Amino acid sequence: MTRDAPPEVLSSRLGYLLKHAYLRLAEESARALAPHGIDGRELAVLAVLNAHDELSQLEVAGTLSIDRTTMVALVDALEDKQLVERRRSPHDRRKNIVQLTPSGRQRLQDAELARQEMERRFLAPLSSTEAACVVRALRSLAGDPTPAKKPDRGSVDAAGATVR
Amino acid sequence: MTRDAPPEVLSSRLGYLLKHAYLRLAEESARALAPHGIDGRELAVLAVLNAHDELSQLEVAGTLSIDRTTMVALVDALEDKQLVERRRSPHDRRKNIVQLTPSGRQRLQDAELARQEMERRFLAPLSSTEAACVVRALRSLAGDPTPAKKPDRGSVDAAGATVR
DNA sequence: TATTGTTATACTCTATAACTATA
DNA sequence: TATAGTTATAGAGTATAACAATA
Repeated sequence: MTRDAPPEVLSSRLGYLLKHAYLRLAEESARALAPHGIDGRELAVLAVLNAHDELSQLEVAGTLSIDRTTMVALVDALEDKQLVERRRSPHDRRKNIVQLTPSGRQRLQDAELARQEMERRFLAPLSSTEAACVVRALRSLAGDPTPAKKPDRGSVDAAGATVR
Repeated sequence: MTRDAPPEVLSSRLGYLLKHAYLRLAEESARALAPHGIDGRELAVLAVLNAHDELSQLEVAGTLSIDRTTMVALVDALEDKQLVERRRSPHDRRKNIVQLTPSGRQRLQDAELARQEMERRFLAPLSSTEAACVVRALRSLAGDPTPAKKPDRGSVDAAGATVR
């Protein structure tokens, strides 16, 4: 069962468009990152660790809206690949400070390049005006909503791409 | 744990933006459709049935990229709500023709209005130029990709919105 | 033999609850 | 008592495999 072009009743639905655009990007992201041995969510963790110092597992989880129990397995995986290291915080021995290893920093750089390249390809069918517009529009659509009632499980997962 | 504004490292990532825009829309879609007793995927099924005649379960499933085993439960649910009816095709007794009931047709109309209203609200933060641009851009980004290797499980689920 | 619908089963992903060690 | 990390468990959602009826 190969994928057909979107049937007419659906191609006018914003939900259909957003979902399938996202799925396509996730697919491309997975393909682009596979050679680097990480997925989009792991890359996001590396990027967050690179951007801030001395983050605990819980802080990283909060930043990415990932559950703390999920974060355990994520950090396990990254530690197995020797891209990050856990160490106890001397100030609060309950906390695990997660740090990039030199190898992790290198991997981050390489994978970020692949991600940017992937994103460029993804946006290639658009004119530069359209590309700029869609990014700007998505920024305001993705921003935090009216004070959500439920915590909501919106996370990061297999996707990522800096925008120029 | 309430949702914070997107941290800087993430707000420049297309994957993050697409995913969270989609999640927000799915949330709004669920809220808008709840009073009508259906979800976005069920609405999509009703819309497809309304647009074409004499569709079998498998054909509906194919149109929406939904697995045929998933479609069974979906049609079960819609039949329980008396919005659709199954009947054996006289031409091929293996096939279940799925038909809208009058009640289903009415529900479709009401829910479509709610969905359009929801979508209007969702796009409200954008200028009309931006809104038009983002829709046009998403159309080309969501279109079928290079002949996919794997069938891919991209489906429809909780979202939907006609675009003017 | 292939196709449609169906059921039962397995798998993936994530959340929930309970435990420990620290504070 | 509350918090960070961990583990085990459960749940939602979907795919896979097998089967009956029909072609």
